[in-house]
Amino acid sequence: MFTFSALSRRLQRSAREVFGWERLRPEQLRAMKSVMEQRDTLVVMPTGAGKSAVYQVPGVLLPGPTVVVSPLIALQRDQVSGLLRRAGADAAAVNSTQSRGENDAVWDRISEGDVDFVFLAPEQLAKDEVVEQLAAARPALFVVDEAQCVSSWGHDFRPEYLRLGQVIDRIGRPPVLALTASAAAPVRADIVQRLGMRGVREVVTGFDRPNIYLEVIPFRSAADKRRAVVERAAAEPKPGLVYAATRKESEEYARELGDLGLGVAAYHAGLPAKERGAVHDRFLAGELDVVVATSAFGMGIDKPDVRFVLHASVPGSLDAYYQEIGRAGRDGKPARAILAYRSQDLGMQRFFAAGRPDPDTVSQVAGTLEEHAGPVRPSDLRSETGLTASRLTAVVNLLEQVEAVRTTESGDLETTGAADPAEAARKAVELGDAHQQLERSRVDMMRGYAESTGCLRRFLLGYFGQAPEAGRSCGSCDRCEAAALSPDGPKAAAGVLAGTGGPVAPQEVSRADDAPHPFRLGARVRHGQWGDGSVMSQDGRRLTVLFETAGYRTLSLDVVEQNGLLTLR
DNA sequence: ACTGAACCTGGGCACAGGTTCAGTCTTCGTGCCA
Repeated sequence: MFTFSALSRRLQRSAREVFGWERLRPEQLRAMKSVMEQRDTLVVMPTGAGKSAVYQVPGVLLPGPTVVVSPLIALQRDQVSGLLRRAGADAAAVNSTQSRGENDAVWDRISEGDVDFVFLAPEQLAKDEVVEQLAAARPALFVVDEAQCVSSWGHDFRPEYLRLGQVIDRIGRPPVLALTASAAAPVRADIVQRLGMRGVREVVTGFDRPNIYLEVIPFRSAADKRRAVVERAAAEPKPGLVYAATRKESEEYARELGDLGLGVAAYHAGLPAKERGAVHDRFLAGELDVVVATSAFGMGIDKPDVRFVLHASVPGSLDAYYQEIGRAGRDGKPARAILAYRSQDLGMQRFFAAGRPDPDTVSQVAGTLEEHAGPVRPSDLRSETGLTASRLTAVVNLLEQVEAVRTTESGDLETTGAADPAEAARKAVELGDAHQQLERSRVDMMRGYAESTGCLRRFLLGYFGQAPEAGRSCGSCDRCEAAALSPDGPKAAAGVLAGTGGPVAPQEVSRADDAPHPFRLGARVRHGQWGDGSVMSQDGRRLTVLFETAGYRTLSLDVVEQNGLLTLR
């Protein structure tokens, strides 16, 4: 007890003296203590709640460097320069934008113990010499910033994320701290599993952002939607963000808004780096009314006064949606999250969710590995199979997860001999299919939100496993507002919304929504066909359950009860 | 899964209506060229 509060005092003193923070929030302090006690820690906090402080304060106290894995080089630069402004905190980054000489100089400083924080992208950690030099520096803490990338990008787009667990082992398994602003239960579980975190302490703060008003406007025709998006973006208080599904669309919307005389710029990954940087800077400086962007825009955008986030197309998951609308209203003042919804727009998201390694490629890699008697360097395997680095890594990740392949101490790959190549490939493809099914179910949940007839906030918070107050209107979403205004109550209001466009099935109301049933939020349940899962949310008489293998499923509570579909376990 | 452009067709020379097909988000790092 005594040491516990002594630790608190030490952390608070360091926060004040090094960083000038007079007060730490209770959750920050709890997470920092966990880190100081060498516990693996998962922190889920909304952006702006001071996530970075959770590693920065312990980082200056711990003996040895803190390794921070961060997805974007631009983010690393911001973090490094922020730390360098503090007396008593030394930080550096290692990446490809620096010359060989500059990176070598950083390693020299690290080996001399002159660096408290070293920032790297996960791809750097794919290199043996980088891992070896880190191991030699005996890091005191391993931080994964924006840890949702492990789950959302690791599986296909940036597969190096999935290999961080092995990297952590190879550098001597220092305590691991994973930080994220949004993580539904399966994402959290994925992060913990992929990073090989043990005895994890989770520090999760509330997901609700009550100052953000939630709104979904359904459309049937693409032309109507386009017109409404332009009108709405023009009418809302500025500044604001419009998210478009494609690069082309982002430019078209930007042009139309520009024609109306607004200060507007498009932002997507196809633009030259210089232009992207300029848009970013102008937006932060308040020189732009609206940025129309693809999902490329956002990470590291910490602008307090964004008044609206308008989605011109539905994103692929509620995780992504929550991240994107979370950029509104950071100053705590009223802001709006508006989704312009056409069910057809889900098609493209289903397409994106469909990517997985094909069986032939998996067999080829499994076969090639089998032909080698011993360990193979990943670069040799790449030239033998003719696959790109990320494609190959995605396949190897699958084979590793079914324990057909393992990584050696030195980073080479070898078969475990647990299964013949055909069997290994079959299992790996099966795993890829299961992952794809989860991705599809996340698209379905996004659809569930957009077509929900009940309170949008309840739905969103339920998705993140946060129990909303039962039976209470949130008062700041269009569903609740319509219910309050409608003389016939919520059902009639919902019917009006459904009638204007979305293919919303009329909801059967056989009983009161709050009739008692055993399937409370978070309850562990079993389904005859879909196996084990947990209850994620309730929307009227509909239950959403996250099944471990089948992903998210929405079930009618009445049918569940009549047919005994679910059992508690 | 959906969209839009390009291409194709046909009892008729101008274009409506069809079919096919490519493109659709996110980054880092490395090597090539100027």
